[in-house]
Amino acid sequence: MAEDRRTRRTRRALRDALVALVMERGYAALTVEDITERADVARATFYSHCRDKDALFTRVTTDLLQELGERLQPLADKSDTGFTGEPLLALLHHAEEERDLYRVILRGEGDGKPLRMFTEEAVRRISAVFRRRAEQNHREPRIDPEVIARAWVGEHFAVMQWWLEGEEGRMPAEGLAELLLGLSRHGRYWASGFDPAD
Amino acid sequence: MAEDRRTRRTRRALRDALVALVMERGYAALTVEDITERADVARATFYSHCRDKDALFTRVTTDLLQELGERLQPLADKSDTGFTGEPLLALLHHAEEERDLYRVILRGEGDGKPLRMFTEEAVRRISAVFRRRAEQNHREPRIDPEVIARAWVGEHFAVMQWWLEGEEGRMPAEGLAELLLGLSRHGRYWASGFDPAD
DNA sequence: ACGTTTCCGGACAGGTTGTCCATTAACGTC
DNA sequence: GACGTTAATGGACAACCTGTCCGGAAACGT
Repeated sequence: MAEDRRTRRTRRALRDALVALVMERGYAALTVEDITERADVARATFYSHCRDKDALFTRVTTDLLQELGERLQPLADKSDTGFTGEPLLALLHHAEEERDLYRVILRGEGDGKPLRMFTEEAVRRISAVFRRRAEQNHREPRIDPEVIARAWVGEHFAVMQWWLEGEEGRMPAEGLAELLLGLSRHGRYWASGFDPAD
Repeated sequence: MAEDRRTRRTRRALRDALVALVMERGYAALTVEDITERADVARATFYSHCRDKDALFTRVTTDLLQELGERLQPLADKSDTGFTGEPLLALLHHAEEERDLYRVILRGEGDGKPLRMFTEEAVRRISAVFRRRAEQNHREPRIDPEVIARAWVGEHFAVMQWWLEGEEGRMPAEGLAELLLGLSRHGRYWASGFDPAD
């Protein structure tokens, strides 16, 4: 009684149509009719599923975020490394699988809410990691963990976006993970190959 | 003959109205009439200045970007530090003065184009710095300068956004510049106060 | 004071939104 | 396999927003 096959089908179709069309024409240019047409669904049906375009995008994003969360859960449980190493790799693999959707979100399409949802969730997780670690080591953070987390997320999302917008398969997820880890650990002067002195 | 006072006045009014209204209700919710009403301008007048809402926002952003460029120019000429130190501080001060507009842009409001314009311009400047420095030092960058630049911009914009969204005057621009410099130079493990070992 | 440019306000067609409803088709269940 | 329930359909609706046009009024620079 909870899951009607028809419901799943149209939800799926709407999701796919949305992603495909945003990739083609950009979110702002889309009409509800464009979406329903591509999805082969009546316009009235759309409104029985979502209040509007934004609501659809939000729902799609929520689903994606939850799926990601389910993958991260077991990793977070068994390790204390937070978001480096395995969890980071899991994120990158997920992004690889849902490439277009991640692209669309990272571009800030929609009213920006999808990206904000992703960002806030990431900041929550990452700042928790930095906080927990500081406690374990009994050291005072030089900088507020939330700020560090926002820096982390900003940097990682920017690089991920560059990665996803580039040629597919140009760089394996493992390579990118290493790159990001190096950046995080040693800073950007290290990355560029010259001295922190100046 | 190039500058009619009326033109300047309405352009200004439209700009202010746009920024104020986006802060209040968000870009997507705005009508052209909302803007003209707030600006005390006839709707027809709006269209004699801009094609549409997006065009107005784009123009406002372009102006801001140019103003910033003019401030950065003399600094870039006299120093070789690229975007750290004085230029970074100039950016932060500019953001402080045009606080709401920067906020609106960094949030990714509009169709995301304003933020993209800002980002791309920043990436151009920063990657040039990293490239130039690598040449001077005759060292091979460990990571592609463009990627480093994107990381730089992602991190800095994220932290700037946090800064601008927070209580005004909570942290002086100088303090933020130091924070960002530390993050750039030493990485985030340094910032959080524990060992790069893991 | 004069010719020019901008602003005004009102009107226009065209497109989009969100809602409604009666009808048809697909579904899960027994 | 038949039955009651639930979802999808197509069409119609008012409300709104968009972008464009115009003649007349007002402000501008010289």
